[in-house]
Amino acid sequence: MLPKKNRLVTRGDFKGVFRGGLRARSGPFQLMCQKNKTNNARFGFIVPLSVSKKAVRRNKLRRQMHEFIRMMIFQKISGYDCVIRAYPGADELQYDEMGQYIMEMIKKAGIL
RNA sequence: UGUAUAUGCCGGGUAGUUGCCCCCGCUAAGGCGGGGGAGGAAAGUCCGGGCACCCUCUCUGCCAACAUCUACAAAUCUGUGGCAGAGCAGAAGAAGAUAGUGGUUAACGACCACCCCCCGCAGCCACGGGGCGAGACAGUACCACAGAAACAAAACAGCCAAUCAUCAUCAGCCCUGAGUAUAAAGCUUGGAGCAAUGAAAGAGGUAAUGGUGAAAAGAGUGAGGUAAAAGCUCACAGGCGUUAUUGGCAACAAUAACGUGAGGGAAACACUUAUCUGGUGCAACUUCCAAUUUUGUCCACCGCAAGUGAAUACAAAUCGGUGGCAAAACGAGAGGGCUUGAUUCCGGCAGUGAUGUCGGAACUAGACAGAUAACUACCACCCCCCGCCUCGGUGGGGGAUACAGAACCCGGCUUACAGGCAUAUAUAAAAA
RNA sequence: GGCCCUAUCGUCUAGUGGCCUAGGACGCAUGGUUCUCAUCCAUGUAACCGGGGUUCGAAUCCCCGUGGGGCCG
Repeated sequence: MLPKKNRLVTRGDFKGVFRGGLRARSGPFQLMCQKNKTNNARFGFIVPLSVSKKAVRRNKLRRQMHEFIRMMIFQKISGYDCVIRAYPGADELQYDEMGQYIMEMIKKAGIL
């Protein structure tokens, strides 16, 4: 998991990112980004009920996304608020496949 | 030993790397060190309780204003109102719930023990399974189709000639008209009545019989009885009710006596009886407070302007506006509620049991876009394939490891669940 | 977290315990009409969410699940 200061917390934080405009999509994921005024990068993850009806699967997918961001690219990004949303089909992917899709989105968005 | 069912229990382990949440200690801070970190169902939300607030009522205390009475006045008392606290307090209801008995419990529709009924099963032994298991001689409705008829008695078909009414026969009895004959009797013929025989189902009797149907006035068998019949009567067997005795805390069971002849369903009803229930739910409730709104005998500035002044101008009050301050409302966000509790474990005692009680020990998640994880290796267990040998061991490779994630907390119920352990029962094979 | 509602052919729906072997509309299929298509006509197709129970009998009544939908501060 990411430290608490690197997470998006309130409803207002998420609404701000939705209006940010910078978006990219790859496979069953969508990335939305907005610049913030700090040096921190903050991340939020959305796994709607339509991905899986089981709470265990949704929580696991969210944790895996947290883990991938933390391990791979967390140190390289700064000054952005990002939200990653999952769509149906995401719960059937392996950890490596999920990582490839997320990397692709980040390259498309060009925030590295 | 295998398989099946039921019940109870367990629900992978170790190590490494990188991380997350909470608590404690140290530090100026960054951070460092230590400790803890999902379940048997955390799920469904089908029930029950704790706890919190609200409504009503009762009691206690305090408060001030008004009213009334008394009094010179004050105090006190009463009523109304407000605040605080307490309360095994919750009338009523065409509202809701429960329903065999006894017990357990904080409480329950849960649990335990027993009773009764149904099924497995030929069976009121036993065993296993199931049961919303009070009342259908208070009321309102319902019982399709078929059938004579579906619950109230009747109608219909059928049966019956004992009775009444009718018809026929008549060589019996009796009365009588006419004819003939006569002393009378007699003979011939007609009529009414009685009896007998027969016909006929109009009145009447009968409900046992009636291709149906889930169910047919619901008491079976045998005998008597009758015109034909029927619990109409009797014997035996059985049902139901009341009473008594015995056993049991009780439901109830057994026996005896007396009585009795009743269709079904209340998981049909805003039906009855008995008992119980105030409402809402931690998104309860509460504290802080950004922005916003409203208010102000408050402060500052601006506008209008009585007025002042020769004049540029100055200018009180009122009213309007802006800002500040204060108060209230609202509710983005933050804090509390939030984990020591009908708690967990061990042991003793009581009880058939659910459970209770006594003693000792322990502290065991508190998140809030929501921590408890990700990856790797090895081991354990199960399955498959290949190789080796001492034939049940060993080596290698591959696969599988469930259901599922706390959100105020407990007690149940229900549903999901790879694999494993224990016990009981049934069954199959082998051995003795 | 808490509290509610609902489920019938492919779709929208009707359905007082028995006339339900579940009706209607739109679809879909086949045939007819037309030179052809559409329209129209005829015939067919296809459903009571699952499991127990009550009852002689259940889509309907009762219980337990499953799926779908809604509300709150």
